Amino acid sequence: MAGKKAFDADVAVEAAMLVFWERGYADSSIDVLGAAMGLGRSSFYNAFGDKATLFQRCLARYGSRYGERYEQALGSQTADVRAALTSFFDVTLERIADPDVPRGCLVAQSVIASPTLPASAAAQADALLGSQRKRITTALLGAGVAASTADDVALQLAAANQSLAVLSRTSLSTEGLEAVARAAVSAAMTELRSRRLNP
Amino acid sequence: MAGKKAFDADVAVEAAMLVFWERGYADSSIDVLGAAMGLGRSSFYNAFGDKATLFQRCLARYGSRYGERYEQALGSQTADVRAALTSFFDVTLERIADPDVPRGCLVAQSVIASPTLPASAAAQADALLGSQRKRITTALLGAGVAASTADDVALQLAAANQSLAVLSRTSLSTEGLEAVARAAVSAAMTELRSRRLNP
DNA sequence: CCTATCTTGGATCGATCAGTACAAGATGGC
DNA sequence: GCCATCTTGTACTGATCGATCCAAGATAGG
Repeated sequence: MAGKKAFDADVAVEAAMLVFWERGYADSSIDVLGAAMGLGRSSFYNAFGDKATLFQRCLARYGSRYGERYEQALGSQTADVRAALTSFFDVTLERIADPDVPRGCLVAQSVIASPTLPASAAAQADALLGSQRKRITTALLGAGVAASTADDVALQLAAANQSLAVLSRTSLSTEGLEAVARAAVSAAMTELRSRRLNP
Repeated sequence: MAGKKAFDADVAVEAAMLVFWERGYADSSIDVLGAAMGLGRSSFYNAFGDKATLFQRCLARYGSRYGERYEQALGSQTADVRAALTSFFDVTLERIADPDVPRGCLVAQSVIASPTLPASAAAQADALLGSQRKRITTALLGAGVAASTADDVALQLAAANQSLAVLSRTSLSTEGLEAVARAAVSAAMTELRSRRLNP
């Protein structure tokens, strides 16, 4: 026992995030979460309130962690749209290939489970998907793409990115996932080119 | 009480399918399933064995029900690939718009939940996604598309279709969903055209 | 050193989980 | 009409769920 916290809240939330990501909200019990976080029940509830609250913290962590990476990928090559979009999908592909982290996507998983999620968590997941779309739109606008075109193309790209969340939990090979990403970039480039010629 | 079954197994499985589809495997308790199916616990276990077995029957039902519709959509206009692919996505869009049925897709949802699903159910969901891809490939081959092109394009289309499963549980509008489908068809047509010119 | 405050382990709560036991009752073959 | 067989309602099992309680013990301020 103790009088000073015997754990790092950041490390604990990270561990919980991985559990939710792997198993989903419903299948992540307090016991499993606590074990992964290295916490007893008292410490768990004392520090994080309840399961739903912790889940939302994990969602936020996931959103800002990967949101930053996506943002950086899109922003690093403003002159070359194709390269920027390729980098964008590389964030997803590298996350899927990372053995230290589950496959799939916590946001996509949460959106799909939203009918049985606490309402505020479902709303948060929905908002995170919206942010993702907006990130792409902003990047396209920054590259001089017309607003309506940027909106449409960003939606396609966000959709393709979500499809990877599903496909990464199937028996589809890594090459298959890469092919889906590559084709999405190519389709976006074709669309951008076509709309510039026929606005 | 009775000596003859007081329910129609087909109707009961249909009701269970809708519950699993809406709530996912983990969040569908025997109580909720039984209530939807109009069954007491005894009848439930007597007729369907256990939850996992029933779930696999529901997966199979879902797969054959919509599999047939996709097959029909793809096969109805063999002369016009664009029309066939548009019909294909219409099956999904109409399902999403159908108020009698949940949004999302039982297969996509199950694939995402596969780490915590009974292994055989996870394998079944994976196989159903494979069948879906194969259906599209076959249709493209029937339209004279080269084998490797058909494989690649079918994967893109299956991926886009899965993205709709995620997006249909977000706040994205119906028009947004339709736009995703339309763009996927256009991208596929562009790819087919490009590969015919540069095989 | 003393005490107010905080953290922790462990017991415990009522609810719900999947699944079983069993007796009551209805049916069909004879 | 009789009896073996099947179905059903209800009660129940042990396990697990999320969450709370409380006492033990550690810390920090004075």
